[in-house]
Amino acid sequence: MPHELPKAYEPGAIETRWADYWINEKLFSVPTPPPGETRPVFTLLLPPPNVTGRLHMGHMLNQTQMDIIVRWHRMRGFITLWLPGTDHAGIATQMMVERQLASEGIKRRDLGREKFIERVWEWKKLYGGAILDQMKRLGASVDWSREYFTMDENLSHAVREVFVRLYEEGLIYRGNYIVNWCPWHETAISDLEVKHEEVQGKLWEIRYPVIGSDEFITVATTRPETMLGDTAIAVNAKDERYTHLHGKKVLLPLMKREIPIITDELAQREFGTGAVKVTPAHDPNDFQAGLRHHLPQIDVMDDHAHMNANAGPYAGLDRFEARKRVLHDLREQGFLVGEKDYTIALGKCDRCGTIIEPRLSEQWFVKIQPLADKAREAVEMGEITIVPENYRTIYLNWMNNIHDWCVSRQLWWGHRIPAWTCANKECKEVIVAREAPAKCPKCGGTVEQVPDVLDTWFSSGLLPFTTLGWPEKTRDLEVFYPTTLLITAYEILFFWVARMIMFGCHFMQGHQQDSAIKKASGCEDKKNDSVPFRQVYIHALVRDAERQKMSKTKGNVVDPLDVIERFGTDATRFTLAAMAAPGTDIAFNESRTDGYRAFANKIWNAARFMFMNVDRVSPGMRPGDAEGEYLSKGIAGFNVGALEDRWILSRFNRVAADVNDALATYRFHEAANRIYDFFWGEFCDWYLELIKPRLNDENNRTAQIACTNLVNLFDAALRLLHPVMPFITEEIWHAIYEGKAPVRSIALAAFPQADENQFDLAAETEMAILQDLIVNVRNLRAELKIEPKVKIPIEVFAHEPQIKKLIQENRGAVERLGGVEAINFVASSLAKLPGSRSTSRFDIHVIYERKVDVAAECERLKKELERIEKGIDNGQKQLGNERFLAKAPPTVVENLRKQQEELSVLREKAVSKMKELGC
RNA sequence: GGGCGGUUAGCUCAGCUGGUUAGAGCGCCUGCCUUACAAGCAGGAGGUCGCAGGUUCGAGUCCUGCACUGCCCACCA
Repeated sequence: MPHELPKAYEPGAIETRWADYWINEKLFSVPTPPPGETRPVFTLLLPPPNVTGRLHMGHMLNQTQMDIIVRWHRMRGFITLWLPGTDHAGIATQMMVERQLASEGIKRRDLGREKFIERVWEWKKLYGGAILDQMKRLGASVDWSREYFTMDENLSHAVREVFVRLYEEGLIYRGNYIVNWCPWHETAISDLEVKHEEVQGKLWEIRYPVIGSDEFITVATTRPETMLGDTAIAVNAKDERYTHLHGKKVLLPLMKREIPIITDELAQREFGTGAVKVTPAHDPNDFQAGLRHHLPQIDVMDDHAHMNANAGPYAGLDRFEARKRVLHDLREQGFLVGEKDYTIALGKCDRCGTIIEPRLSEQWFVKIQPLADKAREAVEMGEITIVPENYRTIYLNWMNNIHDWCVSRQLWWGHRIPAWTCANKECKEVIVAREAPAKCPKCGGTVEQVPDVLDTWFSSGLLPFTTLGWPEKTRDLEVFYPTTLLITAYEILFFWVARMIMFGCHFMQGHQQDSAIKKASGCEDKKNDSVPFRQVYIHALVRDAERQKMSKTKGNVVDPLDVIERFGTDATRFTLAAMAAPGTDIAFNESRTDGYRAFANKIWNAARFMFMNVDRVSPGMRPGDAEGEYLSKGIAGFNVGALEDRWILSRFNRVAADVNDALATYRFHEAANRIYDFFWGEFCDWYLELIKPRLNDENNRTAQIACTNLVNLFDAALRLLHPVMPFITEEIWHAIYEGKAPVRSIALAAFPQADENQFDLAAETEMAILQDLIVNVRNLRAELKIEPKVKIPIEVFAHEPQIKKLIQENRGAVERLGGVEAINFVASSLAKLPGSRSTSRFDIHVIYERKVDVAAECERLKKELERIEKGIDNGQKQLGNERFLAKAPPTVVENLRKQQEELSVLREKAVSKMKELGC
């Protein structure tokens, strides 16, 4: 059947067809390998997107990189498991559904908790799959049969198990502490969810009258409304300015409450007046001081950060309104004595931007130090490597300065904390258990479950083992844990990566991976199998073309699906790969994608060219060697004869080596560029052009051999390209095999490996000379404005007999690619002649009646001479330097000598020609 | 307050462990519809690698300082 392909590549239909095919064929589903398995294993967990999410460029970059690495491993024979799933995303999802309800005029609290959660599940059922559907368009080769959701029953069960175990080990505690409170979300959030922003604020100075004296003590504050909850004034014990006031009391203005003056290191004499107001319920430092001095804790706000009854006359006011009133009243009553501009780091809620209120609240915390110690050690000992390496330091610093983690959230959607309290007010027993207790074990009273849910990151931090069946001791865990790699954005290094490491090292302690698999996978040297992954690759952020962070509010979000629509998935993937140099953010630029769309088209047309020839010369031909060996790791069935064959084979092996090498170290851009340059610049520009005469040779045998080479080389090139451009390669690959492919997909074919025996330096050198010759001829033609159709005779002076031989043997190529009709070899230099060019190996002269533009030629020669002389000067200087000769590696010296010889030949020729032309 | 990154062609970016004349895409200029590809082909112009020192036989690459710029972390009033 003849191959008929449209003239231009249309990615749309082709890409969706193969994306569906891969899913329907369950091509990437991985059954659990039974004991005795000896193949290497590669496991990767997809960072679960939020169920509420829409695919953005960050996802696409992340997934492109993962897919490249995954496909590469699969093609190299690894049992390759890529686990997909979504995150229930507590706050985001709850808000989404609340907004939906609001449009119906319903409030969450009116509905009640149970009904509300039902609504969320309904929502999830309807819309929760959207992001995964979008993922399918990217071609992500995940195992859909293992898809998870963080609120699946088995995962929820594991979450409860983890919570209870941590509680039993004393690593979870409940207590009243200062937490970051978001008044908009009405929940506590963790330190990480608070973004600090420097803003110009004020520092107000307030004086408090000392009781039994006419003195005042002045304190400074940035949040004057919190004074309503002051329960002390602190001064430093060493501060002699206040010694006489130790033990006295002040009258809290506005509230008319007597509060003590205490001595505490909280107050530093250098800052401000050296005296500080103490508000234990609204400031973490004050809270600690309050504990030290057994001060009352007076919370003056409610969940919305409105002032509560404790704020006396200010009750009911919003906190900022209260601030105004408090200031006004203080001023009026003569207590406000100063107001200065002051830069403050204002904490805002990461999600809604509301100013965080540090607030006393009863919450659940994870005692983090014991977990952090193991997590730090795993990285320090190299059991987990982090790439790029600078993130290692960042990670370690964070681990070393970590605080306990507030894990409770006052939300409805999420994993409910498995804790119950006794309703009996006398008892109030707290029970943490795997299953709901029937009654209070202490007093027999009824119990009710704690309303809070867990921080979403609590459950996602467990995924590396819970998705593999933990807490059961499963075969999956034995095989796939530790996972091999994690690829993620630096934004969630602490949120997620760090927590997975902490949980993994803790709960998987003592775990051992199947030793045969571990060995086969090259992890023998690793001692610690409790880690969630052996390596972390942190990738950059995708920004817009102006380097701005993409955000909905700025309206500069580039929708990947839109880009895909216009340029194709392959081109978009290629763009992201080609721009993803480790460590730097990507400024996404459509013009690049447009360029790579052209590349896809180039591949397409090269394929059309191949098929045209196959159909004509050797219908039905497929890749493979004489023995019918199809899935070679290199190129099968390649007949090495002509120079171009030796050359392309050598080049191909070098590309294969470089690409494998680049992928092994996550240098995606290098891999992508290397393939691009090879395919376009060498394979298409030169090889295809060079073999055209052979393909058209009247001797059918000659044509067949050329065709065989072409098909086999193309097949190998497609395999090399496949991880980056899965769709177009799949399409062409199947077309090559015409329904008789040895495996169901190119994704299951072998990735090309370099064979060093096929490196052919001689062929590369010879080819370079020929290319040089042809380019010089073209160059002269362009300068002499010779019409492209006109064939011209040239004269060649080869400096050495073997150069002459090389050119003679390949004269056909020179004639065709240079538009030459005859080559005359002469025995002496042609350098002086107008219309000539010289290199260190040959002179060429174009025979054409048209006059050379002498002025332009002189200009060109002048520039060339300058360059040559600069090179000679530099070289002389170095070669004249004994220390260079002594210290530089011999090859460097040798190369320099050779170069100097060539340069002096070139100089001589340039000079003589300039003289001749009268420059 | 601490830490990290960036500064290379008009634009967007490569340049890994220091070693010939610093590369690519887009844009620009010239000429071509040469039956795989005009989303193409051939040729070309364009850079004192942010600034100043230093190390070295040799620096875009390593070190120091400075300038500009971006980011992360941080419970001090």
